[in-house]
Amino acid sequence: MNEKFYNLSKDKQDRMINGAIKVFALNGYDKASTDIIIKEAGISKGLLFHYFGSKKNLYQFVTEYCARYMMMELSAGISDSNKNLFDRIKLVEEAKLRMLKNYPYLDMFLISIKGESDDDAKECAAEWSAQIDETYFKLLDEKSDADLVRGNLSIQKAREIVNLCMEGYKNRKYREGAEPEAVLEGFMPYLDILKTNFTK
Amino acid sequence: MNEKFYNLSKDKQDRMINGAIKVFALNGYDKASTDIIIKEAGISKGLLFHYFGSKKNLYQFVTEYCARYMMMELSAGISDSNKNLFDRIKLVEEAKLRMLKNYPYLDMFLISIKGESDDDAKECAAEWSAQIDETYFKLLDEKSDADLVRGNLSIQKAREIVNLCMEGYKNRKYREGAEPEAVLEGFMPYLDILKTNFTK
Amino acid sequence: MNEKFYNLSKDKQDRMINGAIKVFALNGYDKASTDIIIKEAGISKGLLFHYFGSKKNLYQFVTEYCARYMMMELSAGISDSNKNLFDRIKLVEEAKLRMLKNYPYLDMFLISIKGESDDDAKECAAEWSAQIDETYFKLLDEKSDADLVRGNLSIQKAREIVNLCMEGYKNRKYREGAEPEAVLEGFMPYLDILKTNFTK
Amino acid sequence: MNEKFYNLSKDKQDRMINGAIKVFALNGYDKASTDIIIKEAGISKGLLFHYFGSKKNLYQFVTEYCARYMMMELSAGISDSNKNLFDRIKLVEEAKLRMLKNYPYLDMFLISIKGESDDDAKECAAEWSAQIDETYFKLLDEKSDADLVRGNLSIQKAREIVNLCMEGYKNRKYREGAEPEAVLEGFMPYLDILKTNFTK
DNA sequence: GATGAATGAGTCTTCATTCAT
DNA sequence: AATGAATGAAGACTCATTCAT
Repeated sequence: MNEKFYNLSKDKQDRMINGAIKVFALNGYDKASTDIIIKEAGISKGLLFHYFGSKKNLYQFVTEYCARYMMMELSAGISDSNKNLFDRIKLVEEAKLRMLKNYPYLDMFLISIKGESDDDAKECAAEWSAQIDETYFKLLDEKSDADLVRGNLSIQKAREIVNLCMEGYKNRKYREGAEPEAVLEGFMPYLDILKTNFTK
Repeated sequence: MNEKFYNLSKDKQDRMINGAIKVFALNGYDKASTDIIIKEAGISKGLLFHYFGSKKNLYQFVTEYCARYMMMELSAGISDSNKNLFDRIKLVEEAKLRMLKNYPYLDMFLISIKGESDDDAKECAAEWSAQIDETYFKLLDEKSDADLVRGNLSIQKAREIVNLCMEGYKNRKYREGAEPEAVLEGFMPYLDILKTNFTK
Repeated sequence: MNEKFYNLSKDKQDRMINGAIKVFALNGYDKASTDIIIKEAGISKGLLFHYFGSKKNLYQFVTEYCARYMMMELSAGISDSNKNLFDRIKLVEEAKLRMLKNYPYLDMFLISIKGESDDDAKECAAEWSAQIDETYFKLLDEKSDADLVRGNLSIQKAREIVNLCMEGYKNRKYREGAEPEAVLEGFMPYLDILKTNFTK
Repeated sequence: MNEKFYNLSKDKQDRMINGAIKVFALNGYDKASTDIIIKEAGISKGLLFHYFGSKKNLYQFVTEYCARYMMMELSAGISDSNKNLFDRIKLVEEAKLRMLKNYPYLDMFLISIKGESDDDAKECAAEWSAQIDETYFKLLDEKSDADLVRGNLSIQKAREIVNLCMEGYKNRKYREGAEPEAVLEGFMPYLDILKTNFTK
């Protein structure tokens, strides 16, 4: 990846990044056509390959970019005071909602990388997917008070189930073409139900 | 779709159906190559298109076939006696486990059609996905006793959450390449947790 | 390379081979466009790649094919009776003239593979170029009488010089766009001069 | 071609010329990438096209430049005293060896232009190739004593054969990646053999 | 019915060339 | 004068689909 990318205007950088993550998120790596990405970004074919060299490199770049951005925002934006797991998860989702202002397809994209079937994409996604999970672990598992969840559950188990629900919900909604903002907000009621029934 | 397909030997029919289901389930509509499907089915390229006309038609056919098969088996195989929602869901999953004997990729395929990114595939999937959901509604929502779930929940809400969890779980496992049987069995413990916490 | 190529009609096989060796010989591996090759052969893009998989494979195939054909024809068509090196070289060139009836660009192509600059092409060419040289060695160096060349020369040295001349001549003429037949015939007078001055 | 090129420092001019010669000589017109030329020359893309307008123009310019330089050096540097054709050819090759000090790829480049497969390059090369040949004619054919070559040969024929050999030799060696100096020196023994057998 | 040879539109990628700064 | 970001036409290759046998 060509370092000169960072010399471009922030606007152009973001147009390229948003174009790429939107098309990758909506179509998956394999079906994401570079032709559509450049139309979304409003640039020429040559330029895309000038900066990224290949579709795979572009995928790798946006994966890393998005993962770093999300981890940075989460680490910086979530207070430690509330110890209830479910409240903390809500704080995380609210932080994501704020990120959508700059990168509307950020959450959808980072969900989609876990579902990639293409080998090249899987390879790129694995590392960053794991790092994001690690961030969640530090922010949620470690900072939550185990005494607040029901006796038949652990923090770990509770979060696993919330995760499955959230993945299931988001996958379904994103597929249906729902707006990123609506998806994040739409899951909140489910989170409340889970909180009610999983908390002492 | 060519009606003469049904004149073929049952063995050849099933080879074609299982070949298609498997390849569609494992790769998704778009990356499922007709070349691989015919190799799995042991037939020639021409024959596939002779009977089905197009990849989309084939997808449509197997979607309908699988949906009908599952609905029939479920309707026939689930007793009405137990009224607990979670027990009924378990019965459904156990019925699916039995279906794997004939169509090993049946569940994986029917899960995968909900996650299709291809527009053609989405179109085919929508109708049958809805019909299957209708079947679940009759088998689960209507036949379960609302008094058995906690006061803050409805049958509908409870099932929605189980569904999200199950979709999330299966999607993840199937992507990871897990065996169909292991996936169905692997979800049972989660079902137990949900039962424990969502039942009075 | 797809073995089914040999099931095609000999005419189509030869159209594909002649199309390829003509375009490769005239343009070199790198500039040889598959679009032009298929036009020369009168086939579609897909078919070329159906049988050969890649441009490199096609190059490899025609290299091997041409090399084998030439070696076979030479081994079968040159009598052992005449022991004069220069007469034997003439016999070889006359044999090539006969081969041009079926493969007009055979000689030009086999000359061109020695001058390839592309790494892929070099790799393919090296082996067969060496085998052809080996055939020449057996046919010329080993079967010629050393006593017939001048005292200050060996068979080896004499042939080296003839080779350089012939390569120089053919390269120049082929580049100029001369007809293969005219090139082979045009070198004969030079061969006569070399014979006169290098023979006792 | 922009006349202001000559206003540049001699150092920059020579960096551009040597960069172009080297890359053209080593890769041929077509595979010579302007990116590599500018890296060799240490200038920017825009500047190259500012002065030369197109890759073809650059090729044309260096062809003319090299041809003129070689013709000038040869005309100035070869004494008329020795009348033996083969000795004169040796003087020419020795003069080229001296030229390599300033332009290391000069001979390789001027040999390579004769072997160009690209139509644009051929067009540029033809004129200057002919002029160089004319210079050789004046220096070699006209200044050599016909009585010194064997009765069955003319000066013209003898030189033609030396030329073919030399072209064949140099082409082969340059392709193999040999150093310019080694190539020029490596042909001398062949020249001696030809002298021995072609001189009375 | 059954085959697989044949097609061509669509995809990623390269590179000479242009132009605003 | 000098830069390098930006362009787009052209090339290799894939794959669903057709059709003669």
